[in-house]
Amino acid sequence: MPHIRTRFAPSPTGYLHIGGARTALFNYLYARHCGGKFVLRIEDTDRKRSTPEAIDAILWSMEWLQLEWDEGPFYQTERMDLYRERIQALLNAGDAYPCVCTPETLDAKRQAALAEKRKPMYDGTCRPPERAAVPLPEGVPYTIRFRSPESGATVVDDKVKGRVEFHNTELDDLILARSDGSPTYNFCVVCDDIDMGITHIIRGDDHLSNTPRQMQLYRALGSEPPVFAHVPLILGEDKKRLSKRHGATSVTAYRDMGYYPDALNNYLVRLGWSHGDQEIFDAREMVEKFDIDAVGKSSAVFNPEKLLWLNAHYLKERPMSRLAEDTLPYLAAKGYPIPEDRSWLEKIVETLRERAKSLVELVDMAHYFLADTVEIDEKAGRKHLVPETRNLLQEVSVRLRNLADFNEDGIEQVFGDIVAERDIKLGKVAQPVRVALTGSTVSPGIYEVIDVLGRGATLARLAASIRYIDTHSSAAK
RNA sequence: GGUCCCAUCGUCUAGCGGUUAGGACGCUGGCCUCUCACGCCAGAAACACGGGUUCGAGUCCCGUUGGGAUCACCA
Repeated sequence: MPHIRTRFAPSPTGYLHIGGARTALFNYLYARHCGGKFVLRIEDTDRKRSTPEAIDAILWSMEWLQLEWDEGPFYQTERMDLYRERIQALLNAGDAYPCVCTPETLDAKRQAALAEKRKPMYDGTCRPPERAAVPLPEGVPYTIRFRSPESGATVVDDKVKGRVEFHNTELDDLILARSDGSPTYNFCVVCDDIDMGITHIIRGDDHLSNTPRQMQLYRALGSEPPVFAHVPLILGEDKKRLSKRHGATSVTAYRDMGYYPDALNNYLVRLGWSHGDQEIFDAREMVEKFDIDAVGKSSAVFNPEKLLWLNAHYLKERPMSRLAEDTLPYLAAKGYPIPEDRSWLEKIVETLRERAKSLVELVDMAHYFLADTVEIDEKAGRKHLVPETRNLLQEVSVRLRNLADFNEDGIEQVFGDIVAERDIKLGKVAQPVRVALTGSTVSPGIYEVIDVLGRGATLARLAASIRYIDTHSSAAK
């Protein structure tokens, strides 16, 4: 295949959302898979809605997802000369003409059509009878319209949808340039895609209906249309197009919630695309195996739970030292001091990684390691920190104080001895200790917890739990 | 409403005329076990409906129904 070129062309009117990210991913993967180029273009012709913040967010998100572009970012606002030149060419050839209809009359006609249940279309008031250049009006505002074929059909040979035929009578003369002279989206895209040599356009299928017009534009501009691949949209749980009201949809939100870019990419690539029964794809495998042929035709519902599962998977796969480092920003976000002893952090993280599905969850679970004191969960305290366990906690405390080798093996020995001597189940002693040390009935293995906490903190908390028993039992009387 | 697209477990999907319709998430049960989680094992769960074509349709065709997209001087 000769020099494949794909592109991602977001409009910076908001953050990069899940759907956009998948489109970008598909374009990126396809380019890489084919050994082609991936270009990034910012479609900012709508100056009113485009913001620098949105541009930053999009670029940041692309980088975070490691969707490296080879060329760009190009900005349409910097390419006005190109559009002007092309419009002039179309005007000269008679493929475009000025239209002096006002927005008001157009709107009135549209309303009337809708009221009569007719399809609202431009009625061709200003369209010249012949395909020939006409003089531009003076003294009145005008738009430039494309003179589209009035008969026949335009067929899109789509790589995912197959052959889709549109009757040209369904297509009216679209506006190429607004009355202020600025070019419109459908026109800019085509100019840019021609100019940038884009060979494959992979985008959401909400653009499918734009495609025949764009193809006509290609031809009027003297170019052959590229290959189109319209991928189905991602839907929310209510089967409606995914949007903000479905909850977290921006890439940055997932970063904030402690997700890995690998997990998000993996989830997204499997939405609408598959490779047999395979679920897990690392970055290299995605590039190797991705192909448009295997992209499905039907839309997919976004399922946060599967994404979470995938994230847990990547969390577990992560090398320990990297994982510990990954938690740093989340620790900071929660206001925890960054532990100076990195190996201690690693020990904490190691006990929690199997239990957490996201970095945020992991950091939350680490609270009893990171805070100076624990808060005893009321229900847990009532059940396990009672006079009957006071003696047991005391015993554990004494033995841990005297333990020569304070490590997991030694700690296990202590518990083993107590259990054997008293002939009780391990749970009888482990649970009260767990509540004393973590404030909760749920935690990693008790030996690990003690080991990570260290002798000092363990003894302090055990002592505190005994005071807790004393105050609570006397208060109960 | 017009045009276009789509249709396998709740969800993501495999299937490309002959399968006990497979996998994954989630769910349920069990095992493991100091709690939780991980892990392991097991289970419930789908071809939207109706016509054709064919010896034989989840697979091909048509219709119905349902869902979605789109109809701007937005992108």
